[in-house]
Amino acid sequence: MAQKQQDMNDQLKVRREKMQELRDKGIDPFGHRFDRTHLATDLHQQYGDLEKEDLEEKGITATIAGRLISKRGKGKVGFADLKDRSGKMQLYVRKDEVGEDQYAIFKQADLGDFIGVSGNVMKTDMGELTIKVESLTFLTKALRPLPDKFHGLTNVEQIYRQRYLDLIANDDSMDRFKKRTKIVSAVRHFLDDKDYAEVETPVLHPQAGGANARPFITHHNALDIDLYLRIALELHLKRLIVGGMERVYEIGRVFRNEGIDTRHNPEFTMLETYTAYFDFHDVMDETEGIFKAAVKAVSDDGKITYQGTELDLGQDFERMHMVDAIKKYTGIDFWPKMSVDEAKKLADDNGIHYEQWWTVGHIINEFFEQKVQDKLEQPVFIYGHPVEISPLAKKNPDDDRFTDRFELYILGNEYGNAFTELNDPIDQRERFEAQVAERKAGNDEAEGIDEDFIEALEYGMPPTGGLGIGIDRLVMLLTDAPSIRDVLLFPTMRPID
RNA sequence: GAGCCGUUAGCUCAGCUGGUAGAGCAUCUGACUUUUAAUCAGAGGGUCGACAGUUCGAACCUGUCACGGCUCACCA
Repeated sequence: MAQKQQDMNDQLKVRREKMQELRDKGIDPFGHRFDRTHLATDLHQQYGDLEKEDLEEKGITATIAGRLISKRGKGKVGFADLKDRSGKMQLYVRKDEVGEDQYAIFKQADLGDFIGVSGNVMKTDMGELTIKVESLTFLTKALRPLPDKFHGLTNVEQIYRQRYLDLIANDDSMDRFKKRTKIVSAVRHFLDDKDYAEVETPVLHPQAGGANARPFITHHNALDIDLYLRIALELHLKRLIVGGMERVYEIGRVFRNEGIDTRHNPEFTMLETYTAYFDFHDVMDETEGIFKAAVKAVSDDGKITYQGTELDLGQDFERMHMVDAIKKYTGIDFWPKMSVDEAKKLADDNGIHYEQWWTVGHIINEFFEQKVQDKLEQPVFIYGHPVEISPLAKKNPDDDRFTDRFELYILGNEYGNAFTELNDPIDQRERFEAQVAERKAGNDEAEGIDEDFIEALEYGMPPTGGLGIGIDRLVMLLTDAPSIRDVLLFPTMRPID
């Protein structure tokens, strides 16, 4: 504590002194409940268009509260801006109006303090809607100064670590997070309207499955077992389809123990939906509906700009088989059946790197990722992924090398992953076993066998279409955010000590 | 994990070839009764990310470390 005192700079000292002065005057520097009649935006909407004289005649009074974000003193009169969750309102404080004591409190107030005011709604000579303060209530003292009122907060590290400062100082950041809320809400409404049930399934799993990813491991003391933080929602939601819920979705946090960069955070939010009696074509329609509903939350005409590229999410999304896409962009045709050696030769000839344990499907996928993916700009559904990389998808009935699976690509990035779900428990067991074999062959992100899930399938899961969408990346796209950290209120950071 | 860049006052940033630290906002004192990044006059405020080294002398040069950013690799 003594150490802390020494560390205090002039700003912190002055504000603590002012806090004590308030106490000496009998004012609680960390005040109490306060009734407002309006938000700042209410006043602008209701009275912003009225003329100065009309307002005067009407004699409207209002009570608002918020954080003091700027102050312009002029001797016995002062102006200030108060900010609440809706926006800003200018205050006009006159000594002859509020009296000696309250004017002193106003003069002493620092940027960052919270106050409540009552007074007449008026317009200044400059035409700005303003509250002419009649009484002022001190609500909360800020003991630390706010970031620069003009430049805002630009220190990226501080923006992420102290998001509250970013939200106070940078309006566009606040707007982006409000948009995130609207987008998620729009997605919920879309699904709720189609009679989907929103559910919550366990985050702690005895075994991590439903995706290829390294999990976080934790320990339960009472049971004395290791548990994994979920890497996907998939396997529990499908159990609910077995249970007869028919249409379910979950918007939930998943955790993957992998690197951090502009597109990856160790914890992120996934939407997964499962619909009984759908196949992947129906899920494409559903996905398109979700995207169009989400875009509507931020753009009226379905057009957005992401990092300089214009995108039209209002149009019909293109649909293309993965093998056709490879053919279109490279001229190489993977439709004819070929041996692993033939595929590897094609890879060698085209500078495609592969692991020894790979089979034809892995190589096809690699061709797509290396040669095609980056070229996809406008929204396109790529479908028909090889069975080797799709352990949970149903095989295509006409060609069992491929699955009834699709991914949605926009600007070279994947925004959704979906398939006709595998509901054959015997096939499912074989796919899990193939994954176990992959793990032994060197893929340390392959899944294990989830016996409990297979048992559920044995009771019968109706034909089902499933979908996964990374909500954070969707929000990035729709808010033109270059980094996933810009759409996460509190991104994962290394602790400082 | 690799490469590049950054870290200076509460915030935003300057700081030349190495000579001992500056501005704007914020803060303090004073003036000012319709201001708009209010203005004017004055004042205070720094472990230059940390540690070590080179040097008569280091914010600046060298090394190590910490934290962050970008790119690549890995990864949905």
